[in-house]
Amino acid sequence: MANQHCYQYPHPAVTTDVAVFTIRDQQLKLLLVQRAGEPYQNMWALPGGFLNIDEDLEVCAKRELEEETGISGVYLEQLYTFGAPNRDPRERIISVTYYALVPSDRLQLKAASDAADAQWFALDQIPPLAFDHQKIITLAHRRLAAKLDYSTIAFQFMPETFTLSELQTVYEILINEQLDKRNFRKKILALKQIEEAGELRRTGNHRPAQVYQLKNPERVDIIK
Amino acid sequence: MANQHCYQYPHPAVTTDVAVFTIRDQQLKLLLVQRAGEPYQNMWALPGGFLNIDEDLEVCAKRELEEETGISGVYLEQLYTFGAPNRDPRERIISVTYYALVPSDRLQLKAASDAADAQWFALDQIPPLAFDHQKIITLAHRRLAAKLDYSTIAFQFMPETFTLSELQTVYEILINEQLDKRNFRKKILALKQIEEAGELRRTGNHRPAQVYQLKNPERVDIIK
DNA sequence: AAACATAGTGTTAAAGATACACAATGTCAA
DNA sequence: TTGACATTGTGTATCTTTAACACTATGTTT
Repeated sequence: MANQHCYQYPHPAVTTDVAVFTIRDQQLKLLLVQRAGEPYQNMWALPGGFLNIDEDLEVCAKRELEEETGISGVYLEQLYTFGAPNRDPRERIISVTYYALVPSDRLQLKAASDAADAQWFALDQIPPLAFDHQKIITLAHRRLAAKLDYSTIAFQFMPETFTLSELQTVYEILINEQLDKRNFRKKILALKQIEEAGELRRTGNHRPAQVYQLKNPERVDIIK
Repeated sequence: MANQHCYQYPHPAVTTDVAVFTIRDQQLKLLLVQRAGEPYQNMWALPGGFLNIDEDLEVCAKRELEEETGISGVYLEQLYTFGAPNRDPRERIISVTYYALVPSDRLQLKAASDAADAQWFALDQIPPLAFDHQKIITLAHRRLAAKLDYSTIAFQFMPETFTLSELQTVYEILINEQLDKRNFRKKILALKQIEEAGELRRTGNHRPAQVYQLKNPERVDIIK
């Protein structure tokens, strides 16, 4: 194929990359894909790829995520734009990065054409990564941790319905410490973000729990 | 000049734009430049311009700011990356935006080659702007307001030395409400970010004030 | 029907935030 | 030189928010 796209001045390429988090096996996990082609062939990397010339940035991030991992319909937020001059050996590449949160009941993956494989990794077991992707992950994790304190972002890890105990477990995994049950429930209910779904969840030989759901499933609010 | 930079796939152009804030005349003000060329000739816009192919993003933002307004050495932070497909009539342009804070004693401007003119505008008197720059300003202002609550970013508006009353006035302008003097001083001193400079400032017919300075002038800390 | 296991609930103490008023000190003018 | 002036600098009491803490309720299983 000829180099038929010409400009008066040199242009960088633009990509999007996405750090997708979920909670699985009682751990915070991150989604990585194994690179099918050069450079960094066979190494693990964040899902992502080149921006189409008429495509919105966020649309690009969602498309690449879907193509490479089969995941769609997630909560997505722009993280940071990386553009160090030599971050890619092929040419100058600006990467607009996003982070995404997936509920734990929707993490079925497909190994798709662009990626030889896709897999969830615990955050303390990330393999060596292509490009500057480790830096992206570190930043994404820091941002997620910060947002827990002052937004309702953690709800984005929850399936459509859930119990307060399940929600508490998610928070405990995210902040890595035990919480008091009564205080937790008080604080969560005071947010007025969830409502009773009307059913009970019965699991095991004990009292069933009230099931809740988000009032605004798409929305992440700033609190306090 | 020929179109001598060719690629296999179409590439967007990349620019940086900067929203520079300062406090002047007891108001929060924003720096705008009048566009010298097309498109949007003579309209007001944020200072900014095209990324050189081997230039770091932040370096580009600082360079354009210096070239167009003469301002340098400011606190600069990445804000967001805008990339809607038709935000520029010439070609596809991705803009990596920053916001910057300038101390009120360093706001001498120069009208430079790239910009016919540069001027400070009160936030409620922003003229119609080129491109999607109004959106950028709105976002930058929101981010600044949010950061006041949980960081020491407001110190970046202060000159090298200042009194506690001067600092309080800056905070009052930024959050647009009066603060209690004793509580304000308690809270600020508890941050352990400033120290006595050892001199007194004498202005007017009244008791002189202790002069303070930042312990780490470059640093912005997250608090609480 | 008794043992089990998790759900669900209130109160007290500690810490942090807010409200509030007057003495101290240098300048200026009479 | 003295008194009026204008802003600096300081402490305490109250309210609000957060943190600590233990037992009863309810369905399941044996």
